[in-house]
Amino acid sequence: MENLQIGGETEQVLICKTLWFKSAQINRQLNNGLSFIHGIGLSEYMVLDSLVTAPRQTLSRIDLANKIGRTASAVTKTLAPMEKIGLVERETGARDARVSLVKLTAAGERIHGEASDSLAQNVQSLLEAFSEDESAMLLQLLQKLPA
Amino acid sequence: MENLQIGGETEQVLICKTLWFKSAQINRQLNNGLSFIHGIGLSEYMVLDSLVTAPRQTLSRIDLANKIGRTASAVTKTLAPMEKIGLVERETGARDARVSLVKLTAAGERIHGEASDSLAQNVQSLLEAFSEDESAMLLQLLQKLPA
DNA sequence: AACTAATACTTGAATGGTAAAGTATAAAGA
DNA sequence: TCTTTATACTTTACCATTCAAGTATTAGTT
Repeated sequence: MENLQIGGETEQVLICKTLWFKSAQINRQLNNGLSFIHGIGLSEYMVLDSLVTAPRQTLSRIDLANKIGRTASAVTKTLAPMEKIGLVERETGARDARVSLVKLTAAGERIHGEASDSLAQNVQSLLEAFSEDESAMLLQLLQKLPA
Repeated sequence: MENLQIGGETEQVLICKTLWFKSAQINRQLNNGLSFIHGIGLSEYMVLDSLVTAPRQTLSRIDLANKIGRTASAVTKTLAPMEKIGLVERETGARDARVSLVKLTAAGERIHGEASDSLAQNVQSLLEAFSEDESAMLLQLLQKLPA
């Protein structure tokens, strides 16, 4: 009983340690793959990815921050070089002068498409040891983690 | 069939996106918990944690890097302030003049003990939605991820 | 013994993230 | 209407990490 709880605790701590370890490895690998070929990192990809499916391919910076799970500050800094190279453009919000909207450009959409392909390839080779069932289970469990 | 493969790919990509999203949240939360109370971050904790269980509580920097899944460069930089505040100490390797060993100090061991307690607590509240079975399954799947 | 190659770091420049404080605008309550 | 409070950013200073290049030392080959 005591054993169970202690076992449970340490197992949960182990989950976090493993998460910390593995996510860094995987991020690094995917990042390298993306930046080498397409000149964007994972976070820039995630920004594009959020915009593609957004209505009018436009989001406020706050919405974007929530979508990618980073702070508004991070969004500001990630977006700056992306504007400069024309992957997204700024569009001031009509109704609310506080919000500045981020809109996907044609160039951004193209890069997103290309990057998606090579990302899918990299991911597939990364996760080739996983069966369909395991993938499904892992995804489900990851999604259950607290935001 | 085609559907299966495409479904598989996008599911795997979704795994990576979710991993990217959630691991950042969890890292941030655990980091805040640790640094607020104990003045160390997750990576410093992981260094201490690797040393506690090491023979003679001593490791080379390369071994340490492998244990925590970071580059040698990261280890060098993480260790510098830890030496300064006396959590670890440097010990030049006898047989091989290239290696510089890292040894846990008494202070380091104490901090590790205290930090382990509050970490366990934070982790538990973070993962309270997970059953024993789910935790076990998640851990197993995470460990299967490529290093 | 002398090269060559590999290993164990360290350093420097850059990236990507945070938290905290600041600014401007909007919304809500007296 | 005025004041307060909340929201949407931006900026600053910092931390964690990477890659690439540099140094020192050891191991392997001729």
